[in-house]
Amino acid sequence: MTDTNIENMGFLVHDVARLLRRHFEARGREYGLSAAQWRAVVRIVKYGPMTQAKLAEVLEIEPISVSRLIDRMEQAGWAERRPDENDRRANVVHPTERAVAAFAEVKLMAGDIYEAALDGLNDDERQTLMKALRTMTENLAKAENTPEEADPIKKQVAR
Amino acid sequence: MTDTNIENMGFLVHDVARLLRRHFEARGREYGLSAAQWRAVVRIVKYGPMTQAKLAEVLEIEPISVSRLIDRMEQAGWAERRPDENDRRANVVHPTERAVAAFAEVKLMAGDIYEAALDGLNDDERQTLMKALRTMTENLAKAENTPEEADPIKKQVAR
DNA sequence: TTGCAATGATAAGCATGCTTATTATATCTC
DNA sequence: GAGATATAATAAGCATGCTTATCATTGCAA
Repeated sequence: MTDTNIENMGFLVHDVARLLRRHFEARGREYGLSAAQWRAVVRIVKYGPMTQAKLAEVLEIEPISVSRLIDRMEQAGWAERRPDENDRRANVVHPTERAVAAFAEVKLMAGDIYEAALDGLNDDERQTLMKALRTMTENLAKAENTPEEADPIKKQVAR
Repeated sequence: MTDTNIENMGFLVHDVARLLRRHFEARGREYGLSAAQWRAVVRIVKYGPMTQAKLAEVLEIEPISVSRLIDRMEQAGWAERRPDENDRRANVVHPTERAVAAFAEVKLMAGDIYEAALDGLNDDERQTLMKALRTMTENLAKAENTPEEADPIKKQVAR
Protein backbone atom coordinates (compact mmCIF):
# COMPACT_ATOMS: atom_id res chain seq x y z
CA MET A 1 0.00 0.00 0.00
CA THR A 2 1.42 3.35 -1.02
CA ASP A 3 0.67 6.73 0.48
CA THR A 4 -1.03 7.77 -2.76
CA ASN A 5 -4.64 8.49 -1.99
CA ILE A 6 -6.38 6.30 -4.48
CA GLU A 7 -9.49 5.92 -2.40
CA ASN A 8 -11.75 7.64 -4.86
CA MET A 9 -9.89 6.66 -8.00
CA GLY A 10 -12.86 4.64 -9.18
CA PHE A 11 -15.19 7.56 -8.67
CA LEU A 12 -12.86 9.82 -10.59
CA VAL A 13 -12.56 7.47 -13.55
CA HIS A 14 -16.29 7.03 -13.56
CA ASP A 15 -16.80 10.79 -13.49
CA VAL A 16 -14.36 11.48 -16.31
CA ALA A 17 -15.94 8.79 -18.48
CA ARG A 18 -19.41 10.17 -17.79
CA LEU A 19 -18.37 13.75 -18.48
CA LEU A 20 -16.62 12.80 -21.71
CA ARG A 21 -19.69 10.90 -22.84
CA ARG A 22 -21.94 13.82 -21.92
CA HIS A 23 -19.81 16.30 -23.88
CA PHE A 24 -19.63 13.98 -26.82
CA GLU A 25 -23.37 13.47 -26.89
CA ALA A 26 -24.08 17.19 -26.54
CA ARG A 27 -21.86 17.95 -29.52
CA GLY A 28 -22.73 14.77 -31.38
CA ARG A 29 -26.39 15.59 -31.31
CA GLU A 30 -25.98 17.50 -34.56
CA TYR A 31 -25.13 14.16 -36.14
CA GLY A 32 -27.69 12.12 -34.25
CA LEU A 33 -24.86 9.87 -33.15
CA SER A 34 -24.58 8.63 -29.57
CA ALA A 35 -21.28 7.75 -27.92
CA ALA A 36 -21.97 4.02 -28.12
CA GLN A 37 -22.90 4.27 -31.77
CA TRP A 38 -19.79 6.30 -32.42
CA ARG A 39 -17.59 3.64 -30.85
CA ALA A 40 -19.12 1.09 -33.20
CA VAL A 41 -18.73 3.33 -36.26
CA VAL A 42 -15.05 3.82 -35.48
CA ARG A 43 -14.45 0.09 -35.44
CA ILE A 44 -16.29 -0.79 -38.62
CA VAL A 45 -14.79 2.13 -40.52
CA LYS A 46 -11.23 1.62 -39.28
CA TYR A 47 -11.10 -2.17 -39.35
CA GLY A 48 -13.70 -2.81 -42.03
CA PRO A 49 -17.00 -4.71 -41.96
CA MET A 50 -17.17 -7.56 -39.47
CA THR A 51 -19.70 -9.93 -37.96
CA GLN A 52 -21.69 -8.90 -34.94
CA ALA A 53 -19.80 -11.42 -32.85
CA LYS A 54 -16.47 -9.91 -33.88
CA LEU A 55 -17.78 -6.43 -33.22
CA ALA A 56 -18.90 -7.51 -29.75
CA GLU A 57 -15.41 -8.79 -29.15
CA VAL A 58 -13.61 -5.61 -30.19
CA LEU A 59 -16.10 -3.35 -28.41
CA GLU A 60 -15.88 -5.66 -25.41
CA ILE A 61 -19.60 -5.73 -24.90
CA GLU A 62 -22.00 -8.66 -25.03
CA PRO A 63 -23.35 -9.84 -28.39
CA ILE A 64 -26.91 -9.05 -27.35
CA SER A 65 -25.91 -5.45 -26.68
CA VAL A 66 -24.42 -5.27 -30.17
CA SER A 67 -27.60 -6.73 -31.59
CA ARG A 68 -29.73 -3.93 -30.25
CA LEU A 69 -27.14 -1.27 -30.91
CA ILE A 70 -27.07 -2.28 -34.58
CA ASP A 71 -30.90 -2.26 -34.63
CA ARG A 72 -30.81 1.42 -33.77
CA MET A 73 -27.84 2.17 -36.00
CA GLU A 74 -29.54 0.57 -38.98
CA GLN A 75 -32.63 2.59 -38.28
CA ALA A 76 -30.59 5.79 -38.03
CA GLY A 77 -28.70 4.99 -41.22
CA TRP A 78 -25.23 4.42 -39.75
CA ALA A 79 -24.83 0.72 -40.41
CA GLU A 80 -26.19 -2.11 -42.46
CA ARG A 81 -26.46 -5.86 -41.80
CA ARG A 82 -25.54 -8.11 -44.71
CA PRO A 83 -25.64 -11.90 -44.60
CA ASP A 84 -22.26 -13.56 -44.17
CA GLU A 85 -21.41 -15.49 -47.33
CA ASN A 86 -19.71 -18.25 -45.43
CA ASP A 87 -21.90 -18.65 -42.41
CA ARG A 88 -25.63 -18.46 -42.64
CA ARG A 89 -25.93 -17.78 -38.90
CA ALA A 90 -23.94 -14.59 -39.11
CA ASN A 91 -24.46 -11.00 -40.25
CA VAL A 92 -21.68 -8.76 -41.45
CA VAL A 93 -22.03 -5.19 -40.25
CA HIS A 94 -21.10 -2.55 -42.83
CA PRO A 95 -20.86 1.19 -42.26
CA THR A 96 -23.10 3.24 -44.52
CA GLU A 97 -21.58 5.86 -46.80
CA ARG A 98 -22.87 8.45 -44.44
CA ALA A 99 -20.95 6.83 -41.57
CA VAL A 100 -17.73 6.82 -43.58
CA ALA A 101 -18.28 10.45 -44.48
CA ALA A 102 -18.91 11.46 -40.86
CA PHE A 103 -15.88 9.58 -39.57
CA ALA A 104 -13.17 12.19 -40.10
CA GLU A 105 -15.35 15.02 -38.93
CA VAL A 106 -16.47 13.35 -35.75
CA LYS A 107 -12.91 12.32 -35.03
CA LEU A 108 -11.91 15.96 -35.06
CA MET A 109 -14.78 16.77 -32.75
CA ALA A 110 -13.66 14.07 -30.33
CA GLY A 111 -10.13 15.47 -30.52
CA ASP A 112 -11.43 18.89 -29.53
CA ILE A 113 -13.12 17.45 -26.50
CA TYR A 114 -9.98 15.60 -25.47
CA GLU A 115 -7.91 18.74 -25.83
CA ALA A 116 -10.35 20.68 -23.68
CA ALA A 117 -10.31 17.92 -21.08
CA LEU A 118 -6.52 17.75 -20.97
CA ASP A 119 -6.02 21.51 -20.79
CA GLY A 120 -3.28 22.39 -18.30
CA LEU A 121 -1.53 19.02 -18.47
CA ASN A 122 1.88 18.91 -20.09
CA ASP A 123 3.11 16.24 -22.48
CA ASP A 124 4.75 14.18 -19.76
CA GLU A 125 1.60 14.12 -17.74
CA ARG A 126 -0.43 13.15 -20.78
CA GLN A 127 1.95 10.34 -21.61
CA THR A 128 1.79 9.08 -18.05
CA LEU A 129 -1.99 9.30 -18.06
CA MET A 130 -2.22 7.25 -21.23
CA LYS A 131 0.29 4.74 -19.94
CA ALA A 132 -1.61 4.41 -16.66
CA LEU A 133 -4.91 3.92 -18.43
CA ARG A 134 -3.43 1.28 -20.69
CA THR A 135 -1.84 -0.50 -17.75
CA MET A 136 -5.14 -0.48 -15.89
CA THR A 137 -7.03 -1.85 -18.86
CA GLU A 138 -4.52 -4.68 -19.15
CA ASN A 139 -4.46 -5.44 -15.44
CA LEU A 140 -8.22 -5.50 -15.18
CA ALA A 141 -8.74 -7.51 -18.34
CA LYS A 142 -6.15 -10.02 -17.19
CA ALA A 143 -7.69 -10.33 -13.73
CA GLU A 144 -11.05 -10.99 -15.33
CA ASN A 145 -9.66 -13.99 -17.12
CA THR A 146 -7.79 -15.52 -14.20
CA PRO A 147 -10.15 -17.77 -12.30
CA GLU A 148 -8.56 -17.60 -8.85
CA GLU A 149 -10.04 -14.23 -7.93
CA ALA A 150 -13.37 -15.22 -9.31
CA ASP A 151 -16.60 -16.76 -8.22
CA PRO A 152 -18.35 -19.17 -10.61
CA ILE A 153 -20.22 -16.35 -12.30
CA LYS A 154 -16.95 -14.82 -13.43
CA LYS A 155 -16.13 -17.61 -15.79
CA GLN A 156 -19.19 -16.87 -17.85
CA VAL A 157 -18.46 -13.18 -17.91
CA ALA A 158 -14.86 -13.63 -18.98
CA ARG A 159 -14.31 -14.02 -22.65
CA MET B 1 -1.67 19.88 -30.61
CA THR B 2 1.03 17.81 -29.00
CA ASP B 3 2.61 14.65 -30.33
CA THR B 4 0.94 12.66 -27.56
CA ASN B 5 -1.43 10.20 -29.17
CA ILE B 6 -4.62 10.97 -27.35
CA GLU B 7 -6.83 9.77 -30.16
CA ASN B 8 -8.34 6.94 -28.23
CA MET B 9 -8.14 8.52 -24.81
CA GLY B 10 -11.91 8.54 -24.54
CA PHE B 11 -12.12 4.88 -25.40
CA LEU B 12 -9.49 4.08 -22.80
CA VAL B 13 -11.24 6.00 -20.04
CA HIS B 14 -14.49 4.39 -20.98
CA ASP B 15 -12.88 0.94 -20.90
CA VAL B 16 -11.23 1.46 -17.53
CA ALA B 17 -14.49 2.72 -16.02
CA ARG B 18 -16.38 -0.23 -17.44
CA LEU B 19 -13.81 -2.76 -16.26
CA LEU B 20 -13.69 -1.25 -12.77
CA ARG B 21 -17.47 -1.38 -12.57
CA ARG B 22 -17.50 -4.95 -13.82
CA HIS B 23 -14.96 -6.04 -11.21
CA PHE B 24 -16.79 -4.20 -8.50
CA GLU B 25 -20.07 -5.78 -9.40
CA ALA B 26 -18.60 -9.27 -9.64
CA ARG B 27 -17.12 -8.94 -6.15
CA GLY B 28 -19.98 -6.85 -4.79
CA ARG B 29 -22.49 -9.49 -5.71
CA GLU B 30 -21.96 -11.10 -2.33
CA TYR B 31 -23.43 -7.94 -0.84
CA GLY B 32 -26.13 -7.44 -3.44
CA LEU B 33 -24.76 -3.95 -3.97
CA SER B 34 -24.32 -2.50 -7.45
CA ALA B 35 -21.69 0.11 -8.28
CA ALA B 36 -24.28 2.89 -8.53
CA GLN B 37 -25.81 1.90 -5.21
CA TRP B 38 -22.36 1.78 -3.68
CA ARG B 39 -21.61 5.32 -4.85
CA ALA B 40 -24.78 6.49 -3.15
CA VAL B 41 -24.02 4.59 0.07
CA VAL B 42 -20.58 6.19 0.26
CA ARG B 43 -22.08 9.66 0.09
CA ILE B 44 -24.83 9.20 2.65
CA VAL B 45 -22.52 7.40 5.06
CA LYS B 46 -19.60 9.81 4.69
CA TYR B 47 -21.53 13.06 4.52
CA GLY B 48 -24.63 12.04 6.43
CA PRO B 49 -28.29 11.90 5.41
CA MET B 50 -29.34 14.39 2.76
CA THR B 51 -32.29 15.15 0.51
CA GLN B 52 -32.60 13.43 -2.84
CA ALA B 53 -31.90 16.73 -4.57
CA LYS B 54 -28.65 17.14 -2.66
CA LEU B 55 -27.71 13.55 -3.36
CA ALA B 56 -28.35 14.11 -7.06
CA GLU B 57 -26.03 17.10 -6.87
CA VAL B 58 -23.14 15.29 -5.19
CA LEU B 59 -23.52 12.19 -7.36
CA GLU B 60 -23.83 14.48 -10.37
CA ILE B 61 -26.76 12.59 -11.79
CA GLU B 62 -30.31 13.79 -12.47
CA PRO B 63 -32.85 13.82 -9.62
CA ILE B 64 -35.06 11.36 -11.45
CA SER B 65 -32.17 8.88 -11.59
CA VAL B 66 -31.73 9.27 -7.84
CA SER B 67 -35.43 8.71 -7.36
CA ARG B 68 -35.35 5.32 -8.98
CA LEU B 69 -31.98 4.39 -7.51
CA ILE B 70 -33.37 5.02 -4.02
CA ASP B 71 -36.46 2.97 -4.90
CA ARG B 72 -34.23 -0.03 -5.44
CA MET B 73 -31.96 0.76 -2.51
CA GLU B 74 -34.92 0.98 -0.15
CA GLN B 75 -36.19 -2.31 -1.46
CA ALA B 76 -32.78 -3.91 -0.95
CA GLY B 77 -32.46 -2.45 2.54
CA TRP B 78 -29.59 -0.03 1.92
CA ALA B 79 -31.39 3.27 2.39
CA GLU B 80 -34.50 4.78 3.82
CA ARG B 81 -36.53 7.84 2.86
CA ARG B 82 -37.70 10.03 5.73
CA PRO B 83 -39.77 13.18 5.32
CA ASP B 84 -37.83 16.42 5.61
CA GLU B 85 -38.94 18.25 8.73
CA ASN B 86 -38.56 21.64 7.12
CA ASP B 87 -39.83 21.03 3.62
CA ARG B 88 -42.80 18.87 2.95
CA ARG B 89 -41.78 18.36 -0.68
CA ALA B 90 -38.48 16.75 0.24
CA ASN B 91 -37.28 13.36 1.46
CA VAL B 92 -34.12 12.86 3.47
CA VAL B 93 -32.22 9.74 2.49
CA HIS B 94 -30.69 7.82 5.41
CA PRO B 95 -28.37 4.84 5.19
CA THR B 96 -29.66 1.75 6.97
CA GLU B 97 -27.58 0.18 9.75
CA ARG B 98 -26.67 -2.52 7.31
CA ALA B 99 -25.29 0.07 4.91
CA VAL B 100 -23.17 1.65 7.64
CA ALA B 101 -21.91 -1.78 8.64
CA ALA B 102 -21.00 -2.70 5.07
CA PHE B 103 -19.23 0.59 4.43
CA ALA B 104 -15.78 -0.21 5.81
CA GLU B 105 -15.75 -3.67 4.35
CA VAL B 106 -16.76 -2.64 0.87
CA LYS B 107 -14.25 0.18 0.97
CA LEU B 108 -11.50 -2.36 1.53
CA MET B 109 -12.82 -4.40 -1.35
CA ALA B 110 -12.77 -1.36 -3.61
CA GLY B 111 -9.21 -0.66 -2.45
CA ASP B 112 -8.19 -4.18 -3.47
CA ILE B 113 -9.58 -3.65 -6.93
CA TYR B 114 -7.77 -0.33 -7.29
CA GLU B 115 -4.50 -1.90 -6.19
CA ALA B 116 -4.91 -4.68 -8.74
CA ALA B 117 -5.70 -2.14 -11.43
CA LEU B 118 -2.69 0.03 -10.62
CA ASP B 119 -0.25 -2.86 -10.41
CA GLY B 120 3.05 -1.96 -12.05
CA LEU B 121 2.60 1.80 -11.71
CA ASN B 122 4.92 3.59 -9.31
CA ASP B 123 3.90 6.33 -6.88
CA ASP B 124 4.80 9.15 -9.24
CA GLU B 125 2.72 7.67 -11.99
CA ARG B 126 -0.21 7.16 -9.64
CA GLN B 127 0.02 10.74 -8.44
CA THR B 128 0.10 11.98 -12.01
CA LEU B 129 -2.84 9.78 -12.92
CA MET B 130 -4.91 11.15 -10.06
CA LYS B 131 -3.91 14.70 -10.87
CA ALA B 132 -4.78 14.20 -14.53
CA LEU B 133 -8.16 12.72 -13.69
CA ARG B 134 -8.95 15.58 -11.32
CA THR B 135 -7.87 18.13 -13.90
CA MET B 136 -10.05 16.50 -16.51
CA THR B 137 -13.05 16.44 -14.21
CA GLU B 138 -12.61 20.12 -13.53
CA ASN B 139 -12.05 21.07 -17.16
CA LEU B 140 -15.05 19.13 -18.34
CA ALA B 141 -17.33 20.31 -15.57
CA LYS B 142 -16.29 23.89 -16.22
CA ALA B 143 -16.83 23.59 -19.97
CA GLU B 144 -20.29 22.25 -19.32
CA ASN B 145 -21.21 25.40 -17.46
CA THR B 146 -19.78 27.90 -19.92
CA PRO B 147 -22.36 28.72 -22.55
CA GLU B 148 -20.06 29.68 -25.44
CA GLU B 149 -19.20 26.13 -26.42
CA ALA B 150 -22.76 25.07 -26.06
CA ASP B 151 -25.90 24.72 -28.06
CA PRO B 152 -29.22 25.57 -26.37
CA ILE B 153 -29.63 22.05 -25.05
CA LYS B 154 -26.44 22.40 -23.06
CA LYS B 155 -27.86 24.98 -20.74
CA GLN B 156 -30.48 22.55 -19.52
CA VAL B 157 -27.94 19.82 -19.01
CA ALA B 158 -25.59 22.04 -17.05
CA ARG B 159 -26.36 22.38 -13.43
C1' DT C 1 -51.33 38.77 0.75
C1' DT C 2 -51.66 36.75 -3.40
C1' DG C 3 -49.90 35.18 -7.40
C1' DC C 4 -46.14 33.24 -10.00
C1' DA C 5 -41.57 31.40 -10.58
C1' DA C 6 -38.44 28.04 -8.55
C1' DT C 7 -37.68 23.72 -6.40
C1' DG C 8 -38.30 18.61 -4.84
C1' DA C 9 -39.98 14.42 -6.27
C1' DT C 10 -41.87 11.42 -9.58
C1' DA C 11 -43.86 9.46 -14.18
C1' DA C 12 -43.27 8.03 -18.95
C1' DG C 13 -40.47 6.61 -22.32
C1' DC C 14 -35.80 5.91 -24.51
C1' DA C 15 -30.59 4.11 -24.90
C1' DT C 16 -27.17 1.15 -23.38
C1' DG C 17 -25.36 -2.09 -20.68
C1' DC C 18 -26.26 -6.75 -18.30
C1' DT C 19 -27.95 -12.05 -17.34
C1' DT C 20 -30.39 -15.94 -18.79
C1' DA C 21 -32.69 -18.57 -22.32
C1' DT C 22 -33.93 -19.86 -27.20
C1' DT C 23 -33.31 -20.81 -32.15
C1' DA C 24 -30.64 -21.85 -36.16
C1' DT C 25 -26.56 -23.30 -38.10
C1' DA C 26 -21.65 -25.18 -37.95
C1' DT C 27 -18.38 -28.19 -36.45
C1' DC C 28 -16.30 -31.93 -34.09
C1' DT C 29 -16.25 -36.78 -32.58
C1' DC C 30 -17.36 -41.31 -32.79
C1' DG D 1 -23.02 -39.88 -41.46
C1' DA D 2 -25.34 -38.90 -36.90
C1' DG D 3 -25.42 -37.06 -32.62
C1' DA D 4 -23.39 -33.94 -29.39
C1' DT D 5 -21.35 -29.58 -28.72
C1' DA D 6 -20.24 -24.93 -29.88
C1' DT D 7 -21.29 -20.59 -31.95
C1' DA D 8 -24.19 -16.46 -34.04
C1' DA D 9 -27.98 -13.89 -33.30
C1' DT D 10 -31.93 -12.62 -30.82
C1' DA D 11 -35.71 -12.33 -27.02
C1' DA D 12 -37.18 -11.18 -22.35
C1' DG D 13 -36.51 -8.73 -18.52
C1' DC D 14 -33.62 -5.82 -15.29
C1' DA D 15 -30.44 -1.55 -13.74
C1' DT D 16 -28.89 2.87 -14.59
C1' DG D 17 -28.48 6.77 -16.98
C1' DC D 18 -31.07 10.40 -19.84
C1' DT D 19 -35.03 14.04 -21.56
C1' DT D 20 -39.40 15.93 -21.05
C1' DA D 21 -43.53 16.66 -18.38
C1' DT D 22 -46.40 16.89 -14.12
C1' DC D 23 -47.64 17.76 -9.36
C1' DA D 24 -47.06 19.67 -4.79
C1' DT D 25 -44.97 22.96 -2.05
C1' DT D 26 -42.06 27.03 -1.14
C1' DG D 27 -40.68 31.49 -1.33
C1' DC D 28 -40.20 35.92 -3.53
C1' DA D 29 -42.19 40.16 -5.39
C1' DA D 30 -45.61 43.27 -6.39
